[in-house]
Amino acid sequence: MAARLQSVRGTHDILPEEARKFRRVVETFRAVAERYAFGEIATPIFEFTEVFSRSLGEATDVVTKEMYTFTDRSGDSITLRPEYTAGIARAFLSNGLQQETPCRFYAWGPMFRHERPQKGRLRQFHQLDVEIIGVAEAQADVELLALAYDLLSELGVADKVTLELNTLGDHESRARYRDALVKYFSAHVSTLSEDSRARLDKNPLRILDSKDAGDRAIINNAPLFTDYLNEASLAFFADVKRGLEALHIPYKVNPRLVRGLDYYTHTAFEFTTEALGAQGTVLAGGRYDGLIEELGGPATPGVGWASGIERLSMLIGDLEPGPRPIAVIPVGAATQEVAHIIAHDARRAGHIVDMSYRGNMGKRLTRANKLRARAAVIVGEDELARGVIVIRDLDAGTQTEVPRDRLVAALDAFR
RNA sequence: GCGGGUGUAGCUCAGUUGGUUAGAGCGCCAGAUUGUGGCUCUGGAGGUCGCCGGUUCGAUCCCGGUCACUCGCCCCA
Repeated sequence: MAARLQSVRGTHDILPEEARKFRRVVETFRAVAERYAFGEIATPIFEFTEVFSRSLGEATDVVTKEMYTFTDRSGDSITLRPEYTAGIARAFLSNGLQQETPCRFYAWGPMFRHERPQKGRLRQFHQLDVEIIGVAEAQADVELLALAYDLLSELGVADKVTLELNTLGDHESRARYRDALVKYFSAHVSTLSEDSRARLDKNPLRILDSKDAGDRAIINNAPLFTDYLNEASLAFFADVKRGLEALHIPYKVNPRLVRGLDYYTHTAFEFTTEALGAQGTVLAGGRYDGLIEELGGPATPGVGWASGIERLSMLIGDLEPGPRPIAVIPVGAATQEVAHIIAHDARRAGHIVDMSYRGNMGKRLTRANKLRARAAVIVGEDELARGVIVIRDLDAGTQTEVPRDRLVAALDAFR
């Protein structure tokens, strides 16, 4: 039976050129996170299904229609992780890290959501993630935002994104506001759009962000969140804003910015861009003070964000070309072994060396050219008999002979 | 999950108002130049016209379904 020779919908292969951009994103992230004294954590790409369904909220889209869930051979329900935070919170509890708070983690890896693919939206995609667990103070939110801003700056995309900021208040404020919204929108239910009517049950805050023109008119007169925030919530939000201003991190308060996942409280933020079509969010996160308790642990505050590596890669544009190799070209069967030794020595000396496997010199030079080789080391029988090797400068088109024992040193000129 | 668009060579795309041998550029291979690349010239290979079915004497073209990509919605990184 012939296999279907295509990758599964919404998945794709990362070829070397794309992989360089991917790696640039991850390496920059790593460097910045380490500078903020975060430690790397790697959690499994699958968890027991309850880890996600319990923490994300049973009614959320992610849980109800987007998870890759299967029963394994032991009969357990397993889910490929659709996001990072739940798994990291679980790891925090599993490993007894309550003793060691605050914990500052960074991580990156694949995520899985069964959604309809679009540009910047895949079924297997990759995220960067940072979390601070065990800090209730707003400084943690500010530090995380600063980390994000540094990352985006170092990737050269800070000028393409806007930090949108909002607060969802603490549980009490949010619950009161939610009730007020439900009451208000229920009075207008007949004129609400179909989508928003569904949101009234599932996530009434979402209605505020509706794109429907009819909804907009109703929303304009809806109760304001600021009127329902208690003093503690207002103070917390003020601290976050003041902290950002002290660090000169530009932001825009967006009162319509809300969250689909249940566990968020207080700070919610997104770095958005116009450059990616409908998938404008490049990095997003917030505070989740209720999550760990929801999972069955002690009440523990947390903040974090995640960022889509593929989306960042699309934003950073083309990379400058990488380092250029040196091509080692044996001429004649008798020179094969010497050529291999030369390549080996040059590599051990830190040179990037390509050796093709077949073809005459013309073919091998053509290949060297395609690889953007800086120089070719041509190992010929005649020269070998005289104890010399030819180095050809592929940019200048000139070549010189150097004694065999000084070859590797001579290559330093072509680094 | 819902709605629109697209699918022809490795890549980017022409084309056929249904007719017998489907084209270009780039790329690839070979030769001019058998121990010297890039440039040039000459030649060549490469296609189930996404897949399955229907209509038709005949379908790459029309119709239906399906798969994939893409744009928007929902939601989200």
